[in-house]
Amino acid sequence: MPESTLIHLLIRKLENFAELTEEEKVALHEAAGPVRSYGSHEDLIREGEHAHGVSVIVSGFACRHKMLPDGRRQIIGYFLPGDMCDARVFILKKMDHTISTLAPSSVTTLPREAVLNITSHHPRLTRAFWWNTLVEEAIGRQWLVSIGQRTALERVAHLFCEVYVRMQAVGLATPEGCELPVTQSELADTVALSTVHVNRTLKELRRVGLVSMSSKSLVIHDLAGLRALAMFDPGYLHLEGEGLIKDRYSHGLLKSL
Amino acid sequence: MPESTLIHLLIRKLENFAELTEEEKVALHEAAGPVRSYGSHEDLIREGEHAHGVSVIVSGFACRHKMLPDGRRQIIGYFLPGDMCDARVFILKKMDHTISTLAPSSVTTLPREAVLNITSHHPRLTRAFWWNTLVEEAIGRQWLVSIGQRTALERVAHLFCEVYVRMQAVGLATPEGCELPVTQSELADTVALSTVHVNRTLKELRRVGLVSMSSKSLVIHDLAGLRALAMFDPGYLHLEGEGLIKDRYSHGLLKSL
DNA sequence: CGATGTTATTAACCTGTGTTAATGCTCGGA
DNA sequence: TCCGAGCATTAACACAGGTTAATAACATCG
Repeated sequence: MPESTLIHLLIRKLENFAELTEEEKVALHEAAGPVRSYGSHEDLIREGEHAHGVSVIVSGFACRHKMLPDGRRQIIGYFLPGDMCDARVFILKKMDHTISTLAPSSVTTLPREAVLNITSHHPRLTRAFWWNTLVEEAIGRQWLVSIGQRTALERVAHLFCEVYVRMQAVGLATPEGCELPVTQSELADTVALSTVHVNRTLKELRRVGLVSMSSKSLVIHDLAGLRALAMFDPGYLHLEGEGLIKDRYSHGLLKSL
Repeated sequence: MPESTLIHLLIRKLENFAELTEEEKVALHEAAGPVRSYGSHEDLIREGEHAHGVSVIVSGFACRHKMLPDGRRQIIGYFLPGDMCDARVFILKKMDHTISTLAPSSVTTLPREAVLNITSHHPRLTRAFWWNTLVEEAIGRQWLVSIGQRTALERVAHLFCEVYVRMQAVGLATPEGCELPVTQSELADTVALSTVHVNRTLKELRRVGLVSMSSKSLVIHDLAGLRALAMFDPGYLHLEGEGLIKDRYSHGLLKSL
């Protein structure tokens, strides 16, 4: 299996849960449809529509977001390269939120039939999909806590920690930092602050020597300090290979669910 | 099948997704373990622990919540009578949040084996479980939008609309209102406001004649007005029986996942 | 039925973040 | 090379909501 293919990063991410066999990797590769390229602020799928497959971000950056009738917007999740959006889409009639790119992105789609095929023939892969879903939910809960309880500074710091660790998990981070192709106003919609206050907050993070953002990327100067400020505990990302432990509990459930 | 048994309300709720056969209902009833009674602020399961089954709230009121190291707390979800907490618990090693009662509650547990049995023999029931999970997630996304973008007044109003509709879905609401056995300080931790400001906000909602809270219950004076103020659109609760439509898409996936 | 703790209410004051608006950057396109 | 449009940055000011603290209303329980 070549080291760099379309869904190389997805595989890399899933392997944070459990190692995949050659056969499973092949199955994933075969599932991938053609790649589509999107520009910088295009919708992959809109609120109210019905999804027809599972999209995988090959490269770029995307998000889920919801808008209130009067235009206020909240970004409720980021999609990094290797992320899937999303496996549960088959059951509910309509999307209750919109998914859009935040940067030029390549996206491949695992068609519905391919996903069905994988989930009926590859229980371990299925379990990895499920794990991925659960991690996504855990991230959502963290965002709720952040927005509800953390100060502006902590909130931005926490988001940066999360993005950095998630980028690491797919090998897209260096010790110095990682890409974060997002404008300040998009950051504002993410952490529920005004654009102006995001700017002030970034300035402060720079001043105290923790992180800085330049030309759409994150430069980490003091990861330990950033973590401490954010009270960041990466446990919720479940990145320490729980596959083996899981096996004992989930085999039957996953096969049948 | 008797009209009022332990998991009567769970069944009632699941039937918002699709009607269940007599056989499926029996299977659910047989799955239910003994009832446990909890007092008012007891933990059902704590962050870091591993869950051993699916708990169903028979009566009472509970919540998921997370605490920051310094004591700030965010409630990230409510469990009403009939709610399950929660079906996905089998896969991840540890809970990333705590579940506690907010009022005296009776809780029954579907043991792991019983859930496995149901999910392997009753695909439609399985699908209903899944639907339930997806609705829970959609609720989480709404809370994120609320806390991120809505004002205090809108936030509280939106929460009240949601609770009222969810209580209706299990037959626990009257045209006048429903129970909401939660203190103002717990409300504060829910909507991410201070206790004092929750009090101010309730006063204002009372003053304009929309809702009032007295002795742990919600008295709705003007539902239309409340909805309008909150910009509440119940669509995300997916309560209009999507079962039939779903069947076409999800059968294979659900059987195998 | 009073003692005690919890919850609700209110007032006065404070602050973190929002708003508005002006200025300056940066980068892709003609 | 210059233009234009979106971004970033900053300052001045406004306000929603937080904090503190005091009191009042309820429960619960001997």
